[in-house]
Amino acid sequence: MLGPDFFDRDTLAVARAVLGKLLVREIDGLRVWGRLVEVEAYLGPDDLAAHSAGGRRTPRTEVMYGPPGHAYVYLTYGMHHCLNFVTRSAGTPQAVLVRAIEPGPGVGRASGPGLVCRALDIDRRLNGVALKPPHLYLVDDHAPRRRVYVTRRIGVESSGEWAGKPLRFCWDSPFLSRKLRKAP
DNA sequence: TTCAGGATGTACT
DNA sequence: GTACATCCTGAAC
Repeated sequence: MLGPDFFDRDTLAVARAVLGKLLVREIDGLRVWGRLVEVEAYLGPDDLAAHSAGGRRTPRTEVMYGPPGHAYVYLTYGMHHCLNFVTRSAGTPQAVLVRAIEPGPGVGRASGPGLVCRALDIDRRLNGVALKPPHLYLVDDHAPRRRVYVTRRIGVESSGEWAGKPLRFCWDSPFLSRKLRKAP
């Protein structure tokens, strides 16, 4: 299992390193999982696309200011939950957003942050929980590594120069939320 | 107290 | 490609 130390470092390094790891969710003792294939880094307080942009600190963003290795779960568009892993030491509000997983047995399609949460029954009850059993945690099953593709983030068009920064990390997979545009 | 808008997904043309 | 469901959050008032 990946412990707090894994998340207590540069957010870009964490974003790359979580690719291919298993995201495990336990619901009443039932264990389901998926393999992480698409994530984005949010580098507050400098990052204008982050909820913690400009050092914004509110009840919602509070978890990101806390210690690493915790879940930050929020609701967007009034209906979709999104899951993040809090990175960096307490006081530095950065996180990695989970955008897609390759679903394990019995898990529905999970291509897109809202679908990941729907497929694994993740909602704001899990906001702030530590990434360890018995609710939600990451496991390294030493899957064969794949090449990492880096692109701009999705859905942050209105964030000035931060909109175009290469902060989305993917493994090539049929389960990405958007197809990769590979160079010819 | 009010109100604009959002780290989205689905259906439909 | 565009429409829209649906409601919390944050900031202004």
